[in-house]
Amino acid sequence: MARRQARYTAQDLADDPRLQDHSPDLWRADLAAVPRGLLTSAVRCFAANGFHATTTRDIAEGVGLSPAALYVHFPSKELVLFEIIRAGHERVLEYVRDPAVLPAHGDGSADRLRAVIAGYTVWHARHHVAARVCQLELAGLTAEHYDEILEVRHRTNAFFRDTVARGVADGSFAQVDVKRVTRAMLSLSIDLVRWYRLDGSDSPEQLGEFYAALAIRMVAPPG
Amino acid sequence: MARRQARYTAQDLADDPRLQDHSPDLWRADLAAVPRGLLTSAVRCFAANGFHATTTRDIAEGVGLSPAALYVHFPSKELVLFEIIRAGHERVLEYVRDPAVLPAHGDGSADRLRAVIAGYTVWHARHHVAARVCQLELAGLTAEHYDEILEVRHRTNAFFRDTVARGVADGSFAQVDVKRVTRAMLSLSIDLVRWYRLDGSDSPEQLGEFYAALAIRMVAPPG
DNA sequence: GTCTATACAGAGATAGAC
DNA sequence: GTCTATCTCTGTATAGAC
Repeated sequence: MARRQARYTAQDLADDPRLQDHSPDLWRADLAAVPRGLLTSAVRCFAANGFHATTTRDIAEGVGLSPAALYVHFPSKELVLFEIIRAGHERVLEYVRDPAVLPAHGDGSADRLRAVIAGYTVWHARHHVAARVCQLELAGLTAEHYDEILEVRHRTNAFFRDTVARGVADGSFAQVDVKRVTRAMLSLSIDLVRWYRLDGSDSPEQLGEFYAALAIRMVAPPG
Repeated sequence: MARRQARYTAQDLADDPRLQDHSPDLWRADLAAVPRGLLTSAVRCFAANGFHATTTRDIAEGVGLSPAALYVHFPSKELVLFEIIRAGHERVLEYVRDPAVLPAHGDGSADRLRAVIAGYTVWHARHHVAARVCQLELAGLTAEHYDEILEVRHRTNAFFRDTVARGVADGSFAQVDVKRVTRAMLSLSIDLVRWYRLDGSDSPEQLGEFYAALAIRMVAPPG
């Protein structure tokens, strides 16, 4: 995902197979087409080149507008970044909390862990371009916006820690260090934003199953 | 590690406990004190704020020099980044290949895997500030420099894949998907650059042992 | 080798017409 | 809401003195 030439045009980025994902799904439904397009363009630019290396001209060109047009829809470049990161953080938490993500069969701690780890992985894979921005461009936020995002991250981490802790408490899992093990599980899903591509050999669902199985191995009781 | 205020002074960064690591050890021995100091300062700046958000003034202030002084020792800001990333990539590969990293007792596939995963993790933890730059600031490189780094990364990945493949071949490990499993193991060590700090609850060695144990669980044969 | 001063380019954001 | 034109600031890199 690193820059491979001096400057990519907006069309280069839109066509790059490494930058295809489902990020257009992320934006609020009440948002008009143009701001949605700007957010989607910004996701690609920020993911490919980073927040600071992206110009407002780059973002606007991605939807065929002049740089000034961006400021009709967003007050600043930083707020474009914040909208992206906020949407991503809220959506992934909604997604893993959604009962539909839980497995139809089975209700034990292991099934539940499998389901939420697979879900977290699937979400990051499907939205890997936006997720890359969410995970790696936090330094572009103002201190206030960063704190707001951190609060959502803490809730997300707590959700997964609770899922692991429940399995340890009911004897389904080994007596693992919950904090460390949970961090390791989430690391796998988060780190895929560095390398994942939708046209690669793993579908989001396959990778989700694979990482869910590794998570189960991390907490497997002896014997 | 995201920016928490509008601008940090060089002193703020040098004192920040989150930015303490062993990166001053990384530079070539034939390098004079001033360029070494500049590289160390640049590591802190790039890690805290990103390559593009860092100015040559920031880097120079970190060693009490004027911005122009940097250009006596490096031809461009990009080359400062390249030196850092190249050093990091070469050093970590040397480190895990070093027989001294291998465990004194035992010579089987499992002991070998444990040793190299622990080593890779320890290196990333000890040098987590520099490693953060190595892993997350690749987009700042020119295309030529990026390709050079990619070559080292491929050799590193091959080294770990071979280690896993050997254990699968000799029956020490389960019949796992070598490429996927190896990628997952490395993800754990790489992802620590986002959150690790030397004054936290895990020493580099403790984290290395922990991730080595998880790696073994990932390839544990049935039964 | 380091400094002060500055050339030059690029980028965020705004003004005002349509 | 979009455009062209531009203001203004910042940042990389250089010139030239010491």
